[in-house]
Amino acid sequence: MAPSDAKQVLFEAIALMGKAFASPRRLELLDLLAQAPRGVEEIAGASGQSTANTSQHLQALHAAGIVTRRREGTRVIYALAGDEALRLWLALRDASAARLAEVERAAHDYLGSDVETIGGEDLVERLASGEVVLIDVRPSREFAAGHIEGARSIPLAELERRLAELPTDREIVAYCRGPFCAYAHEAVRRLGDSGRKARRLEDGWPEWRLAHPSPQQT
Amino acid sequence: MAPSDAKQVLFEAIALMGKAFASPRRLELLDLLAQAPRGVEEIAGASGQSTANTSQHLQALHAAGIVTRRREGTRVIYALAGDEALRLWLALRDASAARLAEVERAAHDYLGSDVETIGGEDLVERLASGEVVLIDVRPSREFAAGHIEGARSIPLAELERRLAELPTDREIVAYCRGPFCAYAHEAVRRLGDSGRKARRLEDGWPEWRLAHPSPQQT
DNA sequence: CAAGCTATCAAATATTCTATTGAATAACGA
DNA sequence: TCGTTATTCAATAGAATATTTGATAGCTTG
Repeated sequence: MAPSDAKQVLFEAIALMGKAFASPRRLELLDLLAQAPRGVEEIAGASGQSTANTSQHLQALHAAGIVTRRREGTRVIYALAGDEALRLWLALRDASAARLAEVERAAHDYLGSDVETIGGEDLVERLASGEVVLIDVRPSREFAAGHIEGARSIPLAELERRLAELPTDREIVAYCRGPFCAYAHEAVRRLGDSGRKARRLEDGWPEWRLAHPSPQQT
Repeated sequence: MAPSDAKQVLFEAIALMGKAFASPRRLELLDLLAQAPRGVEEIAGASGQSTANTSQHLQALHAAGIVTRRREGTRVIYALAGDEALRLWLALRDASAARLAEVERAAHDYLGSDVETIGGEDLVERLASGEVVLIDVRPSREFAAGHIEGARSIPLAELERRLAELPTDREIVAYCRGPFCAYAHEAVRRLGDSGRKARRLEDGWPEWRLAHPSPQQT
């Protein structure tokens, strides 16, 4: 093989991974998988596309080595392939947000009015001293797959009904999937309407996990 | 705008950046720009594609915010847009190498037989103590745009002719564009043939620069 | 071992990307 | 102002990718 051919092959191989990140649909699948592993139909439902199409996209991601696949009885469970894949996805997302004004605009349209946020270090301190209550407003399925230590699961859909469980004399911090996830924004707004002081955690669960590795993780 | 529409827009915006990394040709341009800023024709020549095509790809990269563009007289100089873009490219490349066996195989075909390497920290020590001579075997244009402190520029093409400049009683370390660049591999092989002890630095210039920020850089 | 799930495959169509060509534009120097 | 050089634009043909539909394969349960 001539050197220039070999070089082409090399870049083509790397582009395989790039292509995996080139489709909005696939990115949506990745975003879902960053929260919790799932079966194909579940993913298809959550992202609003046909099962067959979802399956194809998932296979593309698998071929690029970004997701893993395991059979569980009659279902096939897909999951993100390690922290490296997660890091890559987060890096792409953040780089987009930093560089493309459009992302910020689209995010703003989607998320609605800004709400007050709290940083990770602040949260750790206040959580330790009992000053705040931390709630995870993602679907309970995702809470079960992993959550910040000390958080209580109150999915957004149940928030109104379970408002009484939350104190009125302490600050409440809500988090969800990440900076572009609308759940925590909405939760903070509703808690504010109920007369409580509430803020949104800057990080979502995937970012938190990477930044605060638990002891039993490698 | 309905929420789901807004969400689509958001992922589409992020995919814009993903698409930038989806074409082997564009990756090759990125790889060149990671070494030094250049004009369009120069890039086209170095990557062996037509000028018009190169210009189009460069515009795609520009639209994604990965490269900057500035007019310099009659030429337009493209450059990588900040460390973030470089970091993203390196992360993608490394993730590919880690996950896709094909990349490794393609790299091996391209690079030829393995040569001994030396790590960054080792190099710093030995360089300080004068035990080794460090040479940069990239084209002089790229050396001029930035290089490791203490390195001497000996482009691969001139190596045979300038062999006499290099000592035979000290180890020689060669570096080039990065782990997938063949220059340093080839240089180490030739130096070995001339009876000298030589090794290849694991990092290339872009990796080194990110890992060893110079004081005047932000 | 048949029925019912879940996931994948295969083929056809629609859409989007890429490369090429030739013309148009912008800056420079005579 | 008029060539010259460097870059970009516009149109098009060809290649690759996405989506849908309907058929198939693997596993589990009765």
